[in-house]
Amino acid sequence: MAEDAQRSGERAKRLPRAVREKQILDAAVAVFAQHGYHSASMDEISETAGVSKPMIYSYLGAKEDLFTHCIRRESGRLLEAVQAGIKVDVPPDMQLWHGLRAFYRFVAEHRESWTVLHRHALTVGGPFAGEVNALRGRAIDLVAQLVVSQGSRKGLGEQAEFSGKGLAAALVGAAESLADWWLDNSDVPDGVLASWLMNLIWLGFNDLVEGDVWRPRES
Amino acid sequence: MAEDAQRSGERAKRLPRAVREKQILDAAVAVFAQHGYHSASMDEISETAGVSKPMIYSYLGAKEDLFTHCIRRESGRLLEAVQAGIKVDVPPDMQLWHGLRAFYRFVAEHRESWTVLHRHALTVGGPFAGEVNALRGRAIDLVAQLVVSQGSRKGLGEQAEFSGKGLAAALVGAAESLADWWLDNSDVPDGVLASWLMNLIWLGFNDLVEGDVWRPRES
Amino acid sequence: MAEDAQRSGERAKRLPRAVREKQILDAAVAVFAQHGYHSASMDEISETAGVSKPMIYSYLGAKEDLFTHCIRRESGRLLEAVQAGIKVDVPPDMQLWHGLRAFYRFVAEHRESWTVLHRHALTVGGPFAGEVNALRGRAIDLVAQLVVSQGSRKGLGEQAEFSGKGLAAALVGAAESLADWWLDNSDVPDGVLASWLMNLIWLGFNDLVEGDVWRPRES
Amino acid sequence: MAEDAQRSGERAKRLPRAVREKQILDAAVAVFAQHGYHSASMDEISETAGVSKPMIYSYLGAKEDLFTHCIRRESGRLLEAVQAGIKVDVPPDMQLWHGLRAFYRFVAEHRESWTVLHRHALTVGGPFAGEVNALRGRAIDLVAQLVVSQGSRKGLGEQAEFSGKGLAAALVGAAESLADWWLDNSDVPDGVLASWLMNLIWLGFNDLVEGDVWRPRES
DNA sequence: CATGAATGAGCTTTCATTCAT
DNA sequence: AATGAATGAAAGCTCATTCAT
Repeated sequence: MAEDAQRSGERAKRLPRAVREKQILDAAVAVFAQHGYHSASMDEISETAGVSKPMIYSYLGAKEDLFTHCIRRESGRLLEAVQAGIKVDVPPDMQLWHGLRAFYRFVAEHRESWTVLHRHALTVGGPFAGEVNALRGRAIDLVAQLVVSQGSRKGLGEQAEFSGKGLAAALVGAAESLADWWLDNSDVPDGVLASWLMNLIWLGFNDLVEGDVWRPRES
Repeated sequence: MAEDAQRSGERAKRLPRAVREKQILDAAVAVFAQHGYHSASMDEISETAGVSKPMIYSYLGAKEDLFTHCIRRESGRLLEAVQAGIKVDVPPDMQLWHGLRAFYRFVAEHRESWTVLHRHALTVGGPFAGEVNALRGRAIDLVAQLVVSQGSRKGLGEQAEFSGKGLAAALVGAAESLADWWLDNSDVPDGVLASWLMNLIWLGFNDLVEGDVWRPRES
Repeated sequence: MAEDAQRSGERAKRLPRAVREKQILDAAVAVFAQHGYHSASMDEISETAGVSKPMIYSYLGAKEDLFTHCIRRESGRLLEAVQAGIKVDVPPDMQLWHGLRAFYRFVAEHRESWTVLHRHALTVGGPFAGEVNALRGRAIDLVAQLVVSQGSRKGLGEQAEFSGKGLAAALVGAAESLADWWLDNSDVPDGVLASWLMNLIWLGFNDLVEGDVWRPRES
Repeated sequence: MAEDAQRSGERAKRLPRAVREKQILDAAVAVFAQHGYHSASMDEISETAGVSKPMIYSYLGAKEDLFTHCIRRESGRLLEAVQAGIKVDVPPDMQLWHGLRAFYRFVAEHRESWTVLHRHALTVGGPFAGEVNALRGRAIDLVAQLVVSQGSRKGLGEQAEFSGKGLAAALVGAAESLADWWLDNSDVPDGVLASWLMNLIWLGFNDLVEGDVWRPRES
């Protein structure tokens, strides 16, 4: 309900379009996150936003368009956050490390965004999955690049055991699932989460149980 | 017309209850898989099942109950399939290997079941996620046990870098995501899929790029 | 409200589909006639029919389909009535005479049908005008045939003053407009109406004012 | 920016009221002609006019009033055009002839006006039909006068076969319908159209097929 | 004068659910 | 046992209309 929105019943103050659009999108993300695309009702969104339904339709279009706008905004934010967190000119493992931390920080601070993107956008038929899968695709490509660059340095070819794309997909999936798991087990700090993944992925169980542990060096 | 018994329009044959229930559940799983919970309509389910709507309500209850029944049946099947695939009295890594292969075989042979369980049940608010998460929980526990048994053998305590539950969650998540990815990239055989995961998880990138590769021994 | 329809609020008696369809169509024609296509509301139609809205949608489809059904039924009735009224094997002028009388009798007895067909169906954009214009086209063709057969007997060619189609269109238009005018001046009997038109069309003002008058002979 | 006066976005030039009203009415007629009264939206009218909606309300009132204004203006124009075309002090048939030509010329040059008046105004319930029927009434009276003057000269009384009003209504209806038909068959010149009607009405089929043809004399 | 911002009210349509046969 | 017939309730969307600047 933003900051109390408008006292219900009264005609809303006149505000510039950009402000209203933000209010609406915020409300929409919240409602979509809570109920999912289908069960979310335009009525609830409009109430939450403190704005009448016609404004929503006039500014952001029908329900589908509104959802698309939400997805675009949130995936943009996520992408920015991760890219801002990654440092270039550091070894691949450190890049991964920083990316993961940024990702988990984002999820922690924007639970609703993540819920909409991961839990809801992917399951609704239609053009929505496409948007999110594009984002996911970028993540996978990024990781795949890291992996392959490592792999090719050592002369690994195209064996069954090694497929950059496949491994990257698995890694990204693991990160996503862990984020999901985190939503219901939020007492773990984000650094630890990233740390688990790094160890799992970089060293594997085998080395791990040997006491061999990956740790971030420098910054 | 009097003694013909089976006439009058298209009145369905009197069938034992168990058979009808199966027809209905099969249809429901198919329709839910295709449209998702909310967009699936009782009408379509009844048509697909070749059974009138009142029968559905009388046998399996309202839409929610019906969905719950679907989830229970399919998660039971998945669990059975995986448990049947696992061999006891083999080393932990081989247990994981067999479990993964059984899992992917199930997904390949029952795409609809998997779709309902993974894509749809988790995103609908309500008691459904609980059902599936229980299943997922059992999988995580199972994996965690393997991991922890390895870990404790080597004296690893509760350090930040090592949490059986967390790692298991990540692994299970990776396996699920890879299954999802597989639905749209089905040209990879299930053995290879399992192989990727094993290498990723057991050895990690680091060993992998050293040319060190995990391979199933014996059966 | 048909014959009191159902006492409002009570669940309607179970009736065979055909009966309900008729009720609905009757109500729809009445409501469309009164308000026109756009202003007619499905709510009013359903109330008038004594049937809930979902039945309308299930039996006759959406508003457009419903309107189409109305038009088809009514134009079919009009066509039948006129065709039943025309006698073959009588001179052309007598055919016209009988056709006109049948037409006006129909309009008198089915004011609503005529209103829907003439006043409303023609002005709504979409496929509706097509349906009615097809009917009108048949009427024009029929008249044109009469006219042309007369004309060609006398050796009239294609002069500017004589175009079967054009004249027939004018005649049909005159008949329609007179019907419309009649709706608001209903004290004239239908025979007289037809008589006016016959005189106007067959003899023209010129002969008329000479005292020359057309009159129906025999049957 | 302060003294620039005409700035800030797209704020329309301050224009005298009469000009604005014309802009609005022109747009309204165009939009009403295209979509009909109900489907025309105030939004589209305001966009077409290049004027904001509040101006429309302030200058010309609500939708109904606006439509009334349209009808008044256009029917006035039509009336003027026809009256200007008629010559006094010529025989009745020539008066009719000139009136018809003027009418068809107007329709040709103002298709939208005619569409609004004939196709739309008549079918909307409410006060609109009244406006147009008043116009039509004047046309009918005018024609009736011609007819009756002819008739009474010859001593025709009030017989069933002869009613000035009825005949005039039929004639006017025929002219209108022919105009409508013309909208979709515009390759016929207006003179020919008028010529058809004159022949039909003045001479009738009977004389026509005898080779007797009405032709305009002098101017 | 002129308008962007705002909404109440209403419409069509659909769906899960139940009754009567 | 089995179903066609029936509906309450709600959702998405649009429109004519007005207020505040």
